[in-house]
Amino acid sequence: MPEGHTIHRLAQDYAAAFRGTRTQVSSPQGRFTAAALLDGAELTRTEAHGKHLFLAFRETDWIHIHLGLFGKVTFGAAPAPPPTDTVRLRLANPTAYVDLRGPTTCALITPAEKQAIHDRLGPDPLRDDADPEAAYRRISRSRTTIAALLMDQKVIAGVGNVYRAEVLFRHRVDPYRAGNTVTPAEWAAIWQDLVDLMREGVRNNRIDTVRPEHTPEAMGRPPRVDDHGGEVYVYRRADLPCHVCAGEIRTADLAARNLFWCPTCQTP
DNA sequence: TCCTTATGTACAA
DNA sequence: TGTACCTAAGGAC
Repeated sequence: MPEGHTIHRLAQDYAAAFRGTRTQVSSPQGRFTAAALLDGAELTRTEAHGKHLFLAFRETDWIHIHLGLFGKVTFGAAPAPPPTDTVRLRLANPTAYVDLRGPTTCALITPAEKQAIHDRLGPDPLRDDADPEAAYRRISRSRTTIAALLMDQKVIAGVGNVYRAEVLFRHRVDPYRAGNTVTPAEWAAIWQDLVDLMREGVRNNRIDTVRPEHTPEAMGRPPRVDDHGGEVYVYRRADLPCHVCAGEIRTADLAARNLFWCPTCQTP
């Protein structure tokens, strides 16, 4: 479930289980060849920026992890079971273990390489150092659709396909509007909403976007949690009735990703 | 058992 | 714009 909230939650969870402890580092699958260099070192810090996760050993040895579409992380209590052959990275100490499978990236990087990653990412609603104006400067000058801009990690870091669809619905913004038609007030509201929604996502480790007045209980419909684990307005609800207007939710391809929106509630 | 699908990104043409 | 890549679950047969 890798959008930004997942990665920030993982940074917290890795730190809670391993920070300050000498940690066994291994790559049962064998593709993270730097594991041997880190084995037995102390995990000192963890950090997230957008969908990128960073784990520090001995202050300056950083593991850079990106889950991509398929990456998954599993935590458990010691003793760790024998790893399966798809485990790219296992950390273990006397009390806990964690397995990483299927990431796009798992590599040992230098502080300079880490800085280069931060430099190419846009502001992250979950980071204290985020500057929403930096995102708006790019959005307000672009003829690209707001739906595509929200997915561009150089513009804003951490928003994925679920938050993209949901935040546009919550602000009644048509996904095909060009970035340069989004007003400063609209952007301020969207940004603040992302901060709130994604913080809640970190807390609960899932995405919920439905306002209290539109919950199943409030609307007299049966409670239902969508496949991805949260209650949402439009994501993966194609052809189902809109929670607000009862019209059909639509879906389309946009830049090779599935877009979902309500054509009635989200007006051009 | 095979096929499809997925909350992502990078690179080639 | 298309394609490659990493994994696992669910559904069709």
